[in-house]
Amino acid sequence: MTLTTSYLQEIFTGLFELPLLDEIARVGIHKRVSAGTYMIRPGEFIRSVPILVRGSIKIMRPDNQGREALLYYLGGLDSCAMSLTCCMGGRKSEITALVEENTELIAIPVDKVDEWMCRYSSWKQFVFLTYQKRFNDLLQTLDEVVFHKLDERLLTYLRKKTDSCQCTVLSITHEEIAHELATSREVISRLLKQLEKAGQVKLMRNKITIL
Amino acid sequence: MTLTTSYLQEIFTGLFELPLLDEIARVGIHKRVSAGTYMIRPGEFIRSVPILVRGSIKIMRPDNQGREALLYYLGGLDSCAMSLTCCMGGRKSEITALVEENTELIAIPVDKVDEWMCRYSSWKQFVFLTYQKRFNDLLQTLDEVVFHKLDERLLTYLRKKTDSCQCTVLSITHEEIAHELATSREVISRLLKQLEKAGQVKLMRNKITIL
DNA sequence: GGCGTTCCGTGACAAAAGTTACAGGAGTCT
DNA sequence: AGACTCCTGTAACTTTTGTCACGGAACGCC
Repeated sequence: MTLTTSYLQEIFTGLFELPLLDEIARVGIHKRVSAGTYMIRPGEFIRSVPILVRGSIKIMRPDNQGREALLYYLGGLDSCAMSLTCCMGGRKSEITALVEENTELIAIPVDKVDEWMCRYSSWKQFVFLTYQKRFNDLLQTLDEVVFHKLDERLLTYLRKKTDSCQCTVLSITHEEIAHELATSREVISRLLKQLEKAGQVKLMRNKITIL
Repeated sequence: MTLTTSYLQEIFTGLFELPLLDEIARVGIHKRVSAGTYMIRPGEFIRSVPILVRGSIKIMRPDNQGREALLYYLGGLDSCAMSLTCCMGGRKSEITALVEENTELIAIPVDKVDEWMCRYSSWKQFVFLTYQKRFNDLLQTLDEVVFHKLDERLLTYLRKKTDSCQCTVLSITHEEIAHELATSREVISRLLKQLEKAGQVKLMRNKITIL
C-alpha cells in the first residue's frame, strides 16, 4: 500500500514535522500483519524498525527449554526498542515478537532510522522515547516477577490484557496464561478458581470475564 | 581534577575521535566517588551522564516496601542507560545507584550528551551501545528471576560478583545477599549451607570463598 | 448420535520458599 | 572479664508453587 503525507499527518498529528512525514511517505512501507504472525524470532536479523499504527504485538523472552515469558506489549504508535538496538548494532534478536491483534504498521528501513536521528529532532526524540518506554516496561515486568506472588501477577496480567484490548471479556485459555507467566496450567486454573470464588472474575470455556 | 586530552586518549583508546576527546576534556568533570556513596536515588533528577573509568556501581530497583532488587552492575567504560533516558527525557530516576567499589568517572553535562549525538558518530555509537548493553543486562536478570530457582540464582549471583571484583573471596554477609535477591536471610543461609555441603563454596564470617 | 480433541477442575502429594523462634559464636568496646 | 552488637546455624512450621493422575465437560466433525 502506498503512503501519503496526508494520511501520515492524520496518524502522527503533532508528533513529526512535515518534511519528515514526506520522507516517511517515500521510504516507509505500509504493512498489514494478521494475528498469529511471528514478526521476529530469536537469532534472526531485523532489517527495518516498525512503527505500529493499529493493533498490538506481544514481545516474549524464551529460555532454552521451550518456555517463553511475556515481556510486554507494543500498542498504538509504539515502536520497538529491541529492533532499534538490533538495527543500530547489527545484532541478532534475543526475543520473539508475535502479532496479537491484526496490526497495521509502517516499516522504516535501517539506514533511514540512523540518518534521520540527526536531521529531524522529532525523530531523535521519538527514538529516545521508545527506549524510555521499553525500559520502563521491562522494569515493571521485573517488579512483578521479583516482588509479587503468582496470584497478584495473574491479576495484573489480566488487567493489562483488558486494558490493551479495551474489553472485559478475554478470549484465552488457562494454558496460554500459564505459558506467558512461565508456570503450569494447573497452577493457573487453581488461582483463577480462587479469584472466581473471591468474585474477581468469571470463568467460562476459553473466556474470562474480569469484574 | 582537570582532564587532559592525553589522559583521555589513554583511557578511550580507539573509542572516541580526537576532537571529541578535546571536548570531553573541556566540559567533562573528573570525579572520584568512594564506595558506599549513593549516586542517585528514585525520584531524583540527573544532571549529567557518567562514564566509568574505574570501579563499579550497583544498580538496584526498589519496591514500595523497603525491598530492593539488584538489576546489574556498571563497570569499566560503561555508562548508564537510565541516566541517558532521564537526561534526554527530563524524567526522574526510577532506580538506585550505589557505588560498590571506589569509582573514578567522567561526568558529561546533559546538553553535551545531546549535542554530540549528531556531531560525533563515535558518540552516537557509544550511546546506542550503552542502551544495548543495559537492555541485555536487564533481560538476563529477568531470565534468572523468571526461569531459575533460588539456588541457581544464588550461584550466578556469586559468580557475577567474583567476576566483577576479580577475586574468589567475597566480603559480604548473608543478609546483604538476601536483600539483593529480594528474599530473607534464613533462606540464603540455608542455600549457602547446601552449596557448602556440595563443595561449591566455603563459608566464613563476613566472607564467602567460591571454589 | 458416537468419536476424538481440547479445555478445565481437582485431589493428593512433593518441592521450594517464607516465617518464627531461638541459640551460640565472633568481634568490639570498656 | 563482661556487656554488647552483629552474624550465622538450624529446627519447626506455614505458605506457595510445581507435578502427577485422572475424570469429566464442551466442542467440532463425521
